[in-house]
Amino acid sequence: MRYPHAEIESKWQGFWEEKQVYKTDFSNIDKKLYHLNMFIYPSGAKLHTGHWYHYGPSDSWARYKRLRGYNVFEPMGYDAFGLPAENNAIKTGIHPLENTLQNIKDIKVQLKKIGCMYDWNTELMTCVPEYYKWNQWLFLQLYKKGLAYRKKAPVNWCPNDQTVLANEQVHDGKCERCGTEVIQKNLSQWFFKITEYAEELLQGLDTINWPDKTKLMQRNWIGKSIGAEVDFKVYLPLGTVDGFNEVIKIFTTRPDTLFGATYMVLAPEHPLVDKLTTRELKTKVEEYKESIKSLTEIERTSTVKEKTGVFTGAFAINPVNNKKIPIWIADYVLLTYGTGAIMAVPGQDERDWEFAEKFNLPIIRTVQPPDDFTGKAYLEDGPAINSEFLNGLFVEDAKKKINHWLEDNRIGKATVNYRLRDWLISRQRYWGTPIPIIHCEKCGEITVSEDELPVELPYDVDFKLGGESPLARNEKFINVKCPNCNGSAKRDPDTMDTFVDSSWYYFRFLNPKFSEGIFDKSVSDNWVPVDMYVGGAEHATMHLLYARFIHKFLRDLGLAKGDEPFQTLVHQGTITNAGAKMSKSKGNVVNPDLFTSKFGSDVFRLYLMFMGPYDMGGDWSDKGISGTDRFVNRVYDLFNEFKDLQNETTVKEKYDLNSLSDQDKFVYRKVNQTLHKVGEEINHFRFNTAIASLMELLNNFKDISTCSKEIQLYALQRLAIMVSPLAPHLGEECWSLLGNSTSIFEKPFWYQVDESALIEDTVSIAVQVNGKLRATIDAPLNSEQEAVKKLIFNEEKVTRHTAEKTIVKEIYVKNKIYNIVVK
RNA sequence: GCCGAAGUGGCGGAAUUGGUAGACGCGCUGGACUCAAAAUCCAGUAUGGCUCACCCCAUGUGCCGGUUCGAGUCCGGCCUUCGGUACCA
Repeated sequence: MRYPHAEIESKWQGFWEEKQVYKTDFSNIDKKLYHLNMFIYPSGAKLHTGHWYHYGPSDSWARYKRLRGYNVFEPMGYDAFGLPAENNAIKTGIHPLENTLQNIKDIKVQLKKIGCMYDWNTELMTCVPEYYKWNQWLFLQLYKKGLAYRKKAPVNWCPNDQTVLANEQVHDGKCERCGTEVIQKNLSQWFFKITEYAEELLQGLDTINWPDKTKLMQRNWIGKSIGAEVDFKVYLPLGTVDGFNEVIKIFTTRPDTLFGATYMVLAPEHPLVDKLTTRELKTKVEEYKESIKSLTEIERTSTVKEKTGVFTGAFAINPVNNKKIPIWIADYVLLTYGTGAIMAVPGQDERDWEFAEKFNLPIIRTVQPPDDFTGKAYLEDGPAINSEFLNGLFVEDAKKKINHWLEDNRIGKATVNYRLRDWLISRQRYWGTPIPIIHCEKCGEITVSEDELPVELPYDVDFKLGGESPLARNEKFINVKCPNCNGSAKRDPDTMDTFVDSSWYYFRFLNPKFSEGIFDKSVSDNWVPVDMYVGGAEHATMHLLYARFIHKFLRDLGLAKGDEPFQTLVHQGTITNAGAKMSKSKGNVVNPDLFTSKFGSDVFRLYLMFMGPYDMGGDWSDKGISGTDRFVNRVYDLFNEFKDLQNETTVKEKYDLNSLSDQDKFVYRKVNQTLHKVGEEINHFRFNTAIASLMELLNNFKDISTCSKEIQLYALQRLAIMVSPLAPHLGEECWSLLGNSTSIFEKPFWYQVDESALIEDTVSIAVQVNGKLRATIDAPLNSEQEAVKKLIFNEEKVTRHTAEKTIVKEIYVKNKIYNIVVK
């Protein structure tokens, strides 16, 4: 009989919903397990195969944990603000709110079809005032602590989206979302001071169970480097105006090479450049700065590009030897890193060497390279040379000594620098959380008071592109009385990056209707951190870093207990189609409905899991789905064959192997071996091998009709339970076919493995001659070498290769291998 | 360039601490059932050689070399693909 998937799925989904099987009891915290999936962005493209691949297997893991006695909380919600809804509005005229709500409605229907254990009582969306009010509250807390601030900064501007993009959102100089070439623009922007937590964000990585790859990416992103800051005085020729006492501060990781600094380089945008440049070179410098401006960030920072730069005419004094060194500007020095100025030490830096060679600047080695060294700049360790009081010291010691010297002479100090930059949260867009700030000409920046929150996003706006942002153009919204002086003032026209929404949503899930605070601390104290977090690796340096930062901030406010939000992290792999990531714009989205309508949800879920390792993903192909379809049908047929078996016989928890017939023993062993294996595999997200071992077990049930009824029942009960996390509807149906009136997930349990049944009586031992397999023999378990030896030298296959040769050595590994070495 | 991951049959992929390479599935071939087809079931399926009949022999986990009784697994040197990053001083 064909497995009637549509009927069975709606039956069990209806049952789970009606009985509220997946409603979480938050008061039961003994074996609490917060299982979170990155929530979904409700786009018009609806659910595609990639979403299924993320949510289906992840739910199977959670179901397994539930069967093992955990009180699992698995929520789902919508990351509902963001650019695409607004872009869609610009294109179609449909309001982002209407559009988003409709998408959510559609997506929810699709989500339910997967058959996950989502607790729909805690569903949330970020685009409603009840949620985004707390973004604003969070903003105010950050503001109070000086961790939210505004500054003018060159930002990435997408001319198409008319919005600012974070560095992380620019790929290959193009807008991550629409692919338009990004240009630079100077705007007043809001930032969150994530850099304040740089060190802790780095240290905390050692305490969490995340993929090494992801931790490494965060480490690199934070980019800690230890070095020193050194002040270089600007050289004042005779006759220069007195009072010009500028100092150029540089950052270096190699203070030990200070004696080799033969010139300086400032970033072209460095504020001192205009002051320093001599009259004769003004035009040249201006020309250079202009030429840089037209370059995109990518062209400018390309490593293959030849070095460019110009001399400013000014000189600085190297503080260690009072030598006069020229000051240049060059685009390979970035204003945004360190101090925007470097001392150039061509002897020990490849970039400086290249630059020095091109512009004929002097090169002094300050570390002695080995005799056979043939390269240019020498970056390795060695004794210092040409460095007076540092001479002879190796790099580490030289660094220590020069740092002391710098501090003693008040010229500089040891310091630590991070690559991490502050989090730019402003978006000149409509569809997001309004920033709760009022700008008054008299009083300046005024915060909206907490009891005035939320600052509601107005519905009626002109969200057409161009010029000012939609909120800035909305008179009703933007014009407001100053809370301080009651004069006319304006609201901040920006909205927040949606990563703000997702930086704390896991707290909110625990009680999304809570109105007395950002979240219900009485629940979150027991349920945060998230025990298992599953989501895409593309968030490694954005969402996952921001969320850690905000968690630490909330902890400092006394709202969270631990230091980290996500204890264990797993990335599902990416499913590509024809080698490319699935996206609506590429038109290569695979619609799961095609398969679920034909095969059913469980078959599709099984197939996605069976394709390969979960964290690897892979290129989509529907070849092979018939394999899991056959499996499901065979299982279903088997249970129909033994329908109501529970009414015919009773079964024990455990059987003595010696009391069983050969066939019973065989099945009993295979069942227990599989039970052991399947649990282990699911626990480690290895669904493909879990399913393979279930298929193997099913193959071993070929002659199950010759088993005793007891063992038949023993086997089928366990099969139903093992199937249920992976194919939940099928599992429930099989369980009920046996004659059960309860649901597996309503009264979850897992069978104990009979350890004594894991071991076989006989083992097959590989016999090798000189490492080559010549025969395999069966021997009783744990046979001694002498006994095995007798067996193998009776084998013609073996003696053929040992005859007329000298046996040099024999190696026996119990139950595994017998290797004879001959000459 | 740097950092990271991965290269195994026609295909997706298995393989504890080094110990029988190719589990499981797809596909394919042959057979059973059928008037026929689909579905299902049974058997076979790494490559080459021998009379593929049965044994058997040789080769084989990206390439070259090494360690070892024994290497997909460990070591050294490459090649290719995919991710991350882009002069970070």
